Amino acid sequence: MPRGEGKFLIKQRAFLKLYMIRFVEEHKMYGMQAMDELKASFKPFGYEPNHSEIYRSLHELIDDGILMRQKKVQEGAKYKEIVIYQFADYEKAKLYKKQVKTDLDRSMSLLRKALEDVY
Amino acid sequence: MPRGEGKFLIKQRAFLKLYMIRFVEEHKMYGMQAMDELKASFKPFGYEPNHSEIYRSLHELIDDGILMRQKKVQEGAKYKEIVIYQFADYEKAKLYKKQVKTDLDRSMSLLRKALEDVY
DNA sequence: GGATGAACAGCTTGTTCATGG
DNA sequence: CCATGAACAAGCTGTTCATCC
Repeated sequence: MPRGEGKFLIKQRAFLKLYMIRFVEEHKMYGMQAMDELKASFKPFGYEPNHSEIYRSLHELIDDGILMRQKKVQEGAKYKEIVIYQFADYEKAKLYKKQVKTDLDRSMSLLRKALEDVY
Repeated sequence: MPRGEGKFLIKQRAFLKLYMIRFVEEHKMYGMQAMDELKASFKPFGYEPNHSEIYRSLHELIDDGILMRQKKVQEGAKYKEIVIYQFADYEKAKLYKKQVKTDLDRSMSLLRKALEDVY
């Protein structure tokens, strides 16, 4: 998806998809919980993803053929239903991670260059 | 302008405004020339800003009270007219640079954290 | 009532068109 | 022609509304 020509920094969507893959690798997360963890983790950096972007990231990974829904589970409390994911194609997941790494490195270079050029 | 809450990476607009300020400090650029220099400079990083974003950045700096138009100049060839800028308020410019630096550092931290977390 | 998902709205950016010398 | 600028369109993200158990 990183199409390489003319684009600026990596998009939030790709950034979150990366973390969603990581969470599924650790098979311990569902959407809201992932969001809470990310919010807590990134709050010191002034970034707090919202629930819509989390879900859009998960859905897009399904469309990409990388994830699939595993099941809906009742958990503890009476009215609570969650969605669990597993890999539909782990090779694709690894490939995607590799692509995103390239884009992360590229983005870091852009920012670093600006800091060097201007300050 | 960095409002700090919930936001992801620095925006292209702010990034370019920073470079526009730098070009005016070096008092040697007009819009298209700035664009060409940036395109050449960032092409190895897969980023090539387009002319609209350049002009929007310059205009926004005027709206911010940081730059002002200096003059229109005929340069060399018969049908070529360019716009030159100077600072309207250099203290504001320095303040803006400081704010953008904060946002650049913050953005770097986000990316670095992702690279550490996932790879 | 907590989780998921869709609909809607706003902002940011890219593409195309217009003007002027 | 070339630089500038505006208009228009597309894309991405945030906010709000709906549903389900």
